[in-house]
Amino acid sequence: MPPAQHKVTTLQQLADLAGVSRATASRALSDSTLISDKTKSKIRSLAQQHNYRINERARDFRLRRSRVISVVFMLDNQSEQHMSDPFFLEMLGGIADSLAQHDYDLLLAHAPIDNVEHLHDSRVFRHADGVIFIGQGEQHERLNALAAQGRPMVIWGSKLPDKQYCLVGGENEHGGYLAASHLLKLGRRHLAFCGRIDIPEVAARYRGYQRALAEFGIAEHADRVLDVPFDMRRAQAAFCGVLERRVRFDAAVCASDVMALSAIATLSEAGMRVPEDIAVVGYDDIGLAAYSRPPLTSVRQNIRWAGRVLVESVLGLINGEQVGDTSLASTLIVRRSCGAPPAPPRATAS
Amino acid sequence: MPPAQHKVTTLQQLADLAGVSRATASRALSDSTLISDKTKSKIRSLAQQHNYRINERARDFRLRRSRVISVVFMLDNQSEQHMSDPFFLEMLGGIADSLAQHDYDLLLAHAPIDNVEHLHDSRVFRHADGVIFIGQGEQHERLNALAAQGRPMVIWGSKLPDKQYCLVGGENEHGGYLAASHLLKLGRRHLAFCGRIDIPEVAARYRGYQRALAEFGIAEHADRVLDVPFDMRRAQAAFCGVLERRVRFDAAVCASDVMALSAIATLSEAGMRVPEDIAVVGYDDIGLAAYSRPPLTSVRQNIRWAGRVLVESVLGLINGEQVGDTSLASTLIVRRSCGAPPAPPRATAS
DNA sequence: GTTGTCCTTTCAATCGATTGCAAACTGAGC
DNA sequence: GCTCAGTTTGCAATCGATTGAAAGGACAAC
Repeated sequence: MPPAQHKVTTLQQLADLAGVSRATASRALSDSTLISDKTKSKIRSLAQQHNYRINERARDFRLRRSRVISVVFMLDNQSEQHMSDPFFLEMLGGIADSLAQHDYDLLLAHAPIDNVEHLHDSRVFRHADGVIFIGQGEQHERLNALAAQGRPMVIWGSKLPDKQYCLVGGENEHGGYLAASHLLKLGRRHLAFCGRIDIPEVAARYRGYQRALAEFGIAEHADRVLDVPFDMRRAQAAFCGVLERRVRFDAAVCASDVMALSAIATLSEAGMRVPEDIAVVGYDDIGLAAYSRPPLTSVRQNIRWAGRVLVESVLGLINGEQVGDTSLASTLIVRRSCGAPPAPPRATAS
Repeated sequence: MPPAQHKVTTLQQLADLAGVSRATASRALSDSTLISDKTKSKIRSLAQQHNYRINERARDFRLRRSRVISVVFMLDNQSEQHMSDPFFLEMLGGIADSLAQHDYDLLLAHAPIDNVEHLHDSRVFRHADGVIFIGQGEQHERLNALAAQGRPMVIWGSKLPDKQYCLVGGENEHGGYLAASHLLKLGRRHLAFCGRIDIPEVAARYRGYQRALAEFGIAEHADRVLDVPFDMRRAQAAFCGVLERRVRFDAAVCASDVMALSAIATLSEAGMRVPEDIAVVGYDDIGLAAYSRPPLTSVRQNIRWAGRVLVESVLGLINGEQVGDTSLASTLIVRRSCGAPPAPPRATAS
């Protein structure tokens, strides 16, 4: 029966209870070799009995660390509602899980950021041991400058020349290629691309798209490149514009599923049939993609794994390790929105 | 020209620079009345010049607080991918914004939680000054027990008898009523309800649904109540089952948009026309609702405002204030999925 | 010159841990 | 009994701030 004394909350109290000094108690709990097994087990069991838990904040303070990683979503400062993309939530979930496994906390920053260098002495950096950026936005140089200051940071994005920071990213070029060549193989010849090419990841997808076109000997049309940020309304507006201008196209590669779903809605609203008249391919394979009408063909990236890699990379940097870049595979998930044959009914939960 | 000495990082260094004691510097920066204006401004400008920033972790440690709020998503431990619902991201965004405004950090916990009482001495509570729970799950009693321990905590959910905790929630009963009565007004007579009634929020929506049916003098069919968690696949399976069993219905009220979108997909896959044969209403009005085919009618709650209220409530509790419950309005957004007349084209960004 | 008052400033303890170094203990060997 | 080496343990400084109590300084009145 544990004595029901006043609650043991500090190391000093535990030490007093064991009749040793604070130093000994500290060492016993951290399994130092300096402490004899007898003392160690005595202190350990006492700690257990009294349900003592170390004050991690105090320890972190002493050790001059925070065990917090900031996650910054590089939102476009033009499109506000960007953050509602399920892709982000999936990514955040993966990161949060991994961090929890390593006993780290997560600090979320998602306000639009016009200049990442300003983050340098903001809470994002001050309160965290490291930072994960989701997306490069259009701030490649500034990210370089930040990284040059030696802060542990990892970026989810696409490889750029002169990159100084640690990068984790999908095979965007390959993904774009997969999407376009799939449409081309199905016989489509007038492809459109929808996405903001200023964003490095999108640019890479676009390069893959171009490569596929070239392989099929098809010339590009500037008309058919829609400069649209990750935003449903903008995508809608862009497709409305294209239709109004009577640009001819029979397929579209979109830089995200949310964009693609918006496109499908807009096109069918305008009387086009998807995929018969216009086939659409998205990117990310969000959960809803399978449940759209028609179900959306999409390029899948393993986002949860991406989250894990991001976390492990930034923790590696914190520990002073040399951390290289990582590239994650992209695969095409074929569904009907691109004119593929209907899939068999999905297995349902038993 | 500021002297480019070694960087000023501690209060002691700043104090030395100003030729005063650490105590004076501390008081000057926190605008204590004990300090003369002359000294105050001297120290202030020196701090500015040398770009001194207080170590907030140290201060928080001294003041025995963390300036962190935990956000716990009460995921169903049965359905795993629950977290991908855009509703959560919207909520999280609102909370994160509000917390940032108050200079608080956010700690995210989203692993499925089988027993919230176990959180009591987990990092969720130990590392945070307060906790926000999103949803009650089926753990009303345990939440009561936790709240009884005096931890500052606020729950997003629905009012239950014997509730001991501080609650913020939508008008779920009213929302359910709005959804059902709208369908009834459009002439539908065979309504179905889709959602897990064990979840308090869903139960309230169901009560509103029942009230609407009663007002129209329509009897309920147990057949037409689908017990489905917030999960796309389960929703699909449930609707498949209903169709197989040839249950007759011409409209469905779903407990979330994600569920509704899954339902629409499943129904049209099975050859039903939406909304002609079966009208569907969702809940939450997520961004994609407007871009589904047909666009989804839904009950909207102001999630971002909800986030703000949650934050302000929990901060109030932390400050020892008496904080009451809050109820947020629900409004029906009518789109074509329920058989309403087609909406005029949405305004597009200029 | 002394005293008293009021306004400033400093002293030093404190929050709860970690850790280098010194001190104490243990036991073997002589 | 003494020395010495090898283990264990304790002392005290430290991380970077806040704050109650005490000290210091300026000035007026006697």
